Amino acid sequence: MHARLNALSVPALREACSQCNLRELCLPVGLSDRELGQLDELVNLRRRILRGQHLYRGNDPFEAIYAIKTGFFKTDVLLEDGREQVTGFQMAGEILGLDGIGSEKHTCNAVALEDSEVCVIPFTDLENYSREIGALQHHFHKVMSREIVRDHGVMMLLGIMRAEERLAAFLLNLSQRFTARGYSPTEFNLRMTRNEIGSYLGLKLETVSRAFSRFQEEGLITVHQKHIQILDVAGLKKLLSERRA
Amino acid sequence: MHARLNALSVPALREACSQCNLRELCLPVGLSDRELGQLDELVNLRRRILRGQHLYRGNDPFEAIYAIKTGFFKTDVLLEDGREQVTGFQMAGEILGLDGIGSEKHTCNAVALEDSEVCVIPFTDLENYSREIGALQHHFHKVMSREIVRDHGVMMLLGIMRAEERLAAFLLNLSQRFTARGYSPTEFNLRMTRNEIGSYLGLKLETVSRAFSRFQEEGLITVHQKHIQILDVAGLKKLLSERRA
DNA sequence: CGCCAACTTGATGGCTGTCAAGTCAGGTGG
DNA sequence: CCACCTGACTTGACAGCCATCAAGTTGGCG
Repeated sequence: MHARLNALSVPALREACSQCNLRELCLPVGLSDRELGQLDELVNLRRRILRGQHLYRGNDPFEAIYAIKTGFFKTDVLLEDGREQVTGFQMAGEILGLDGIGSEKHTCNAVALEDSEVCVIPFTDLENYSREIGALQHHFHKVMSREIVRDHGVMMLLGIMRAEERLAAFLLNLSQRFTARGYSPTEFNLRMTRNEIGSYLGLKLETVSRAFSRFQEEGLITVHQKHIQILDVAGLKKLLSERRA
Repeated sequence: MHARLNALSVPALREACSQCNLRELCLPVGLSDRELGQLDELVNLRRRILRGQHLYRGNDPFEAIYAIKTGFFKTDVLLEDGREQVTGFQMAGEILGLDGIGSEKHTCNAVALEDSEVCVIPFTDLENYSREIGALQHHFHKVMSREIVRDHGVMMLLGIMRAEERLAAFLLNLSQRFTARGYSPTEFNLRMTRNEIGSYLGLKLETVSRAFSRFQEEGLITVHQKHIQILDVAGLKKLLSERRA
């Protein structure tokens, strides 16, 4: 809505990058005022995506990447036979769409899990500004690299962890990301279903449900539907490090 | 060795990018002669890595990325308890080290599986040249993006495929990459052990071995130690698409 | 109030891991 | 040249974790 109110375009309403409180998540630090002004040119369009809607789908032409301003997304890949692999969950300040650069088409689906708003960053513009602003270029490279490292972490989840280890790692990861955004590290609402968690972790929804119940029995967390409270962070971490040999 | 023979530095001996037969794999196409000359400045150092040696290790400071000129590598992450997750196998023309950009440290190990040679690309230099040569910048972004897409493919392997599907996908992927380098699509030597294949695919080495045997019984391939011959490509592909519901 | 999707919980089964024994190939030293 | 050794691999028997199938519960929404 805000983006439409051109007549009232004072900086606060335009939600310019230079005013955005997620700036340190999306953008490089230490930019000059002039460079910040350039970014406000680069990112001048926003899109609202309602819960359940797609931001993009596999095979859509790739034109832009997206910074999440508010809301929560999942990305997934569907096999012909209907099986789904969730490749990630993304929250405010994170970047969507990097998968499309290589083939000039998106290679997965991005679906809003709650009503969300994204900043549209046209990719050719980004490359142009990157050539002028070294800090922006370097920051973008870091964002892509971190995505690769994150994916390696998921491979470890899927490749060598057992069901409860995977879920513990998942909860700790969410906790850490909520913390970085100023939310409680120990209490939050899941935006995704058990089925989606299972798909991400390579498990069936029943296994996810059982692991939640088990954690609750052991006093590690409380679960009420999608509301999670972590009671024993250290206990969850211990699950990850301790292995019967 | 070649890089040391400065007195004899004719282009052929320097193995300059502009002369490299892997150029179309590593580099953007359509560069001008002048731009190609700049690349020869950017990539002026090569390193030989003997079988079993590390190109880099997790936690090493990140300074460069590497293009494989000859040879074969694996990348892996080790857990404290000794468990290993192989995150990828890389062959000539592919790029190593992208994981280190985000944190300025490498986050995995890169190990040569046969005697190999890599071109060293100092990363700050790459960023500098990228700002001048738009095609280089864009190509680099594509390389990173494709790595992300590749990782998503591995997640699908690990998340929703059964043992024989994983191995079939693995063989078909190798076949396709050998083909792109001018080797036989149907006959090749594996450079990695059953244990490393298993780690990559989230399986134990015995399961990998049994799946190889099963493929052989079914007439899909022949296996003699590390020598693989694919007899029925379509049959392997069918394994991937057909699922009991 | 009733419907439906999401979730929980129980019973059973199968895929793959684990443990174990044996084979094979390559390298070393006598 | 051959015996030996070692790491890689194969194969078999068994077990355990998680998937599957099934029934029931909960909460949200029209």
